[in-house]
Amino acid sequence: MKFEAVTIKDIAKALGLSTSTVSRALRDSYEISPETKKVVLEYAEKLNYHPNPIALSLKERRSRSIGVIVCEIANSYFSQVINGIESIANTNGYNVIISQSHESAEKELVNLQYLTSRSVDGLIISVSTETKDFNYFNELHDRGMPIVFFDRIVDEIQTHKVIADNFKGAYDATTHLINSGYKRIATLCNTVFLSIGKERLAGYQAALKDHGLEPDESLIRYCQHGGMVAEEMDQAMDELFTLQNPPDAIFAAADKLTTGCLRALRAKGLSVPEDVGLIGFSNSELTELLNPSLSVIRQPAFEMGEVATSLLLELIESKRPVTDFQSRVLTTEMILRSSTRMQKTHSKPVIS
Amino acid sequence: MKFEAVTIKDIAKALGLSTSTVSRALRDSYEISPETKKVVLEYAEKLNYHPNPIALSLKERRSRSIGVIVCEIANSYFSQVINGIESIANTNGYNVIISQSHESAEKELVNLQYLTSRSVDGLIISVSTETKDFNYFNELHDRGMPIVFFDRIVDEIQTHKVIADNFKGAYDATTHLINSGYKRIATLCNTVFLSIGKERLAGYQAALKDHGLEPDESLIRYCQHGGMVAEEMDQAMDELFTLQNPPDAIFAAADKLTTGCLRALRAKGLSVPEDVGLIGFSNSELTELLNPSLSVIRQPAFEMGEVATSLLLELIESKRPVTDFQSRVLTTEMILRSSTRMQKTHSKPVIS
DNA sequence: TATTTTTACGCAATCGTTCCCGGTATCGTG
DNA sequence: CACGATACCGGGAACGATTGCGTAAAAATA
Repeated sequence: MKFEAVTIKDIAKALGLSTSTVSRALRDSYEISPETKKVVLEYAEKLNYHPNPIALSLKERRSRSIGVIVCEIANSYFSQVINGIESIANTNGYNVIISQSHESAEKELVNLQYLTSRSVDGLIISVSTETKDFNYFNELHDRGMPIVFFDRIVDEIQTHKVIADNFKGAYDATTHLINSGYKRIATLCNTVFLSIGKERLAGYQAALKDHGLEPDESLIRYCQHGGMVAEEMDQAMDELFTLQNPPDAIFAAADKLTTGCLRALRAKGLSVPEDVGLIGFSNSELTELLNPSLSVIRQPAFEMGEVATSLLLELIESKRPVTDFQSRVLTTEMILRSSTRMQKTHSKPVIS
Repeated sequence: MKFEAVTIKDIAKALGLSTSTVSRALRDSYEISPETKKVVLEYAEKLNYHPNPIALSLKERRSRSIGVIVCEIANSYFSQVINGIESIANTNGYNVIISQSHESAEKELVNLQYLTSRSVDGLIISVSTETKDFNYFNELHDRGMPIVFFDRIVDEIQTHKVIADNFKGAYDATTHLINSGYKRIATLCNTVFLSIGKERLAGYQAALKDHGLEPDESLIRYCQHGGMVAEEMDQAMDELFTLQNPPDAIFAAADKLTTGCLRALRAKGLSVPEDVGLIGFSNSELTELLNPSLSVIRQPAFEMGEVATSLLLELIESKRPVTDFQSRVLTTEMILRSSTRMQKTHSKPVIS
């Protein structure tokens, strides 16, 4: 099956004009007489003519499309970011090609090569948790491909970056747990090879320190796959709760870790917030409806998408090489609900 | 900034060959000597040459990209479908351009025009709840654009369609509520202008009839916006629970309606499943963790995406016009949890 | 009337690739 | 030795659109 669109040549032939004249008429050039313009415009309108974007891309050496790589769109945070990206991109005549790494460095590289071979004009990337080798990003960037990192950024590459205030978010969450009366606060976090892992861990540690709590390495559990693999989380939770001195609260440093943590706690028969307090990063709309309703740190995801895209379009449309790169940090929001509401009496209530 | 890729012309010039020879060498033509091939291939490899897909698209009059229109990717069901679409598309060398209608017919049309003007080779569409006018779809389809509808299909257009067994899903859910002892079963459903609305409503009604329950129009509430607008849902729930004879169970016919319904019930202080039983269509991963854990009808979303894409690629790559269109119906899965577990004693327990 | 200026349009190159024609060697065969 | 076959490679058109340049006719000027 072929979907044949009407071309400038069709119009030219039908009207007995040259393609140049038609092209100029459509672009309202001063070199074309008003009568000719009128005829061409009306005929084009009648045939529902639209310039072939592929031909334009070839001529102008730009595709007017941007590539996005995230670990997965099913994650609320990323789908919200993508909404922000689309809103800015579409109003500027760009389209968005989304691809998912599913936290695999290998798939990320494939997607990266695929997107660049499809000649996108720029990239918006949140790296996978596995990614340790930034050579390809670097090479691409050096060759002039505009790139903006967000969320999981890479320090080694000098370009625009957009992140939430991960340190503050983690610091606030941990402080809230402390203020609620919890004493042994554990954290489930991403690998420190990931920027968000590092920053959120630092916020957690700083909060403990500032409030006079002893840091305890055994209370820090890393999830290499960021919660994508259930076994990994279960193991981390098992380790935590077979300690002689198990935690009485958990700060989960990422969306999937937060809900995964709740899942594990329920599987263990531990009740929240009585046995264990729980707070974590999450952008899910459903956290309010969970059992118990979750206290969360929420990132301004939509806005992050908007900012990242604006910065990328600046990069793309800049006439001369940009050397002055920005790192935008947007503030997180803490929403307090039942999962951190410690009871005075530490009795074990009935699990509903 | 410009990202300059190496072209066939660069290779030809560097090697003192013509572009035709280089092109043929790269495509392993029999007309080229093994030595020349070797030289060209090695040089191309060294320079990391990749054929310009835009030039190819222009030449071959196909973009090797497919457009997807859904109401929103933040919806678990759709993000899972998209995963299915991507898996098939990518392995076949197609890329996927996703756009969201946000349940607006106007935005849907804009996206449609945008995607076709970007010359996608085909479209996978789940129509918005607002869409009443199918002229543009029809016109596109008549002009030879391959289209596959899924989930929310349109009867007026003869093409491949992929849906879940909505009737059976709704029938099973309603039957389960009846078997659990609920007597006055209400439904929150989409507009019947939507195929899923019609089919699921029919399943609900058939189940009532088959089990000897009187149909009651006042127990059927339509949400025009499919749960996107909170006020609409709240109003529907208000109407339901100000009835002299309010419902004791609800079947929610869509993802957002199901969680929205739970939200509204909790706001009203009604406990589930004691005061009101609840089951609904949902593909969210979190329904198990909700308060209470939700009984749901789950659609094989990933598989639906796969099937839709396979059918679309068939359409695209078919040499001659296809007239034999398929409608694939995949079975739903019912997952029973606490929200439909009616207590023997109808006492009001403490809300946790 | 002769010349210059303006108006309005066409020709052809270009983007990167493929492919239909050619063409020129080299070899084998009669 | 002559001719055809084969192997190997280049020229150029095409895909759809833009654009610099050339130029005819018409209008304005001398």
